[in-house]
Amino acid sequence: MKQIVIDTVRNALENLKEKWGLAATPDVDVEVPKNEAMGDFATTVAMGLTKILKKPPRKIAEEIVEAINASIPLLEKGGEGGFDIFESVTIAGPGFINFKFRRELFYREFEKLLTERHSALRTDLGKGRRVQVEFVSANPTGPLHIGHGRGAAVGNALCNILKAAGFDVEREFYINDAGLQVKHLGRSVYARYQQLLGNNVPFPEDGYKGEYIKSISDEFIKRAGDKYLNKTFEECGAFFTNVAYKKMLADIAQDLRDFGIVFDRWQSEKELYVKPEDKGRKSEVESSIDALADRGYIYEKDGAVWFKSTLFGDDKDRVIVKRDGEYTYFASDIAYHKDKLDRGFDTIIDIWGADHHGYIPRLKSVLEAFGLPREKFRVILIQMVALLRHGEPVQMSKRSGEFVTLREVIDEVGADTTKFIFLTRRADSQLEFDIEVAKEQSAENPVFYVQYAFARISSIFRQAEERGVGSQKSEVRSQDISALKEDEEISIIKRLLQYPMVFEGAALSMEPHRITYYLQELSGVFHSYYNKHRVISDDAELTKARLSLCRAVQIVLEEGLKILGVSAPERM
RNA sequence: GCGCCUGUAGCUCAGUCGGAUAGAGCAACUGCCUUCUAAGCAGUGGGCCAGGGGUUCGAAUCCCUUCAGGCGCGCCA
Repeated sequence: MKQIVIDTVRNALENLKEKWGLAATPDVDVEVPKNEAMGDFATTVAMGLTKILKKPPRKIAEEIVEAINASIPLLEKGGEGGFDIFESVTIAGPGFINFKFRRELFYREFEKLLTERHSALRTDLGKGRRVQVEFVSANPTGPLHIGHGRGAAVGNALCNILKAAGFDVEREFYINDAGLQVKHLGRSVYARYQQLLGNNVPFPEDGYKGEYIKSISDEFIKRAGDKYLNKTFEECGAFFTNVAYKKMLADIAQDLRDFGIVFDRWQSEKELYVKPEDKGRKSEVESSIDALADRGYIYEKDGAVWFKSTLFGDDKDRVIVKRDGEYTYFASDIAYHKDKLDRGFDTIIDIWGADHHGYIPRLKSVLEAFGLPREKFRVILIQMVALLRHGEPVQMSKRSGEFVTLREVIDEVGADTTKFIFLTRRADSQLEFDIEVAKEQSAENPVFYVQYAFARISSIFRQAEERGVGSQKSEVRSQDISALKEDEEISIIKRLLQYPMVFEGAALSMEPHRITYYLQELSGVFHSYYNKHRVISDDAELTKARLSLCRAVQIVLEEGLKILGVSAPERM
């Protein structure tokens, strides 16, 4: 429908172009007015042309409207049905041109929604292009916390959006299993193990002190008894480290599954360092550095190996191999992102905690050095989550072991509510998450508001089937739809037909929260309608029509909730 | 010191590419259940869009600056 307006205006401008002496047709910008009474769509193109044409905007608008009126019959002939498309095309305010569609057009589009269902709601923006989204990627050294949960919820919703928009999406979790951190984990578990068996070794300075360390140690005892008692960390540390982080990783995967999020692929950092069996072959880290060197972006200085990231806008060059011969963390990141390119992704999206924002320029540099156009790499930063309980901040220190895990929040608040709250905020604004508020307000919680609308409709259909007046599977008939004449009904239909635009906006801007807000608005107009009008009545035709309306709302709610990763319950 | 993010109603937050009278939820107050789910609806009040300057037909939105909060700025991961 938006396209109809754009085409109409563009067509008019095309005709006016010569008269105005313009070289090119100006871009047409169409929006939905804030106030529904103003019209269904509006364009500000007349105001934008004041400077070039040196005429008052309203005068320009008049000329455009005249041209539109002259061209409408053409549209009618062009297969838009046997009726005029517009109820009115008017000028308002400083020079807005407002468009009101004829009701028949809404009916036609509405019928399309009912017959095509979910496929009518999606636009193919991706055309099968491959997108890789890396998110969460938490260190496997402790349980997931609430911040990871936010990243998981946003990443998951974004993937759902992109998939619905026709992209071939891969969800990936990058495992930081190579660095010092997992070693600290191993040391911590080793120390607890010894202590639990009475060998009072000192707990490592950089160790993890959480309860979970103790429970992993307990498992070691259960499985291996005192086999490693009094052995040094040098003797058995690799074993402890290995088993411990794998256990952590398994827990993380389980937490994510319980949060409703499943990854397609888990990439180990350590594997990037593995040299293949056959001699002469190099690890991915080595060959990725070679590839940069081949392009002339590598140099040595002060005994270290550097990447010339300043060539691509970074404020300083970055070390890849330290003076002591060890690789920096950045080295494996180079290998990893090169690997993403080699796997043939068209677009690469990384979702990071906002505290990593300083890494964006250097990774952009890497991908650009390997030839990926700037706009094909996108980092979405997830701002910090301040966890509260009764308005009081909850301490979140991994080292001290004092923190609330994602698992605890899911168990206490619920996965749906938790996800929904994360998705009602823009990713780049900090957010307060008060566990008690999320829980206690459960009756007033926005997620229930939306789910309730869905459940209510399900209930109406149960009722309808009981009385034999209709069901969810009923065929839609055009003559039924025209019984929908109430203002609220037209209003709901319009709102439903706006979904594809909201969805497209969310996909292009990569902002899932737009869908969350839309669903709340749609639920709002439905609840209001429900209270004012009865769906099932003695009027059989009207009942059928209203059931169709309910069905359509249900389809859109289901689609939106599915994208957010939130359930759509039939009963509440 | 430099860089990034944020500052909108009492609280938590939306606000599309610069557009019309700046919105929602919570909290407060007033009403609505013998009829499809009251986890709902109808209504009332609530604003120097942090402050100041600029750009223009037009600014919460863009630019500059000040203030406030958060996060970064290693041959750490």
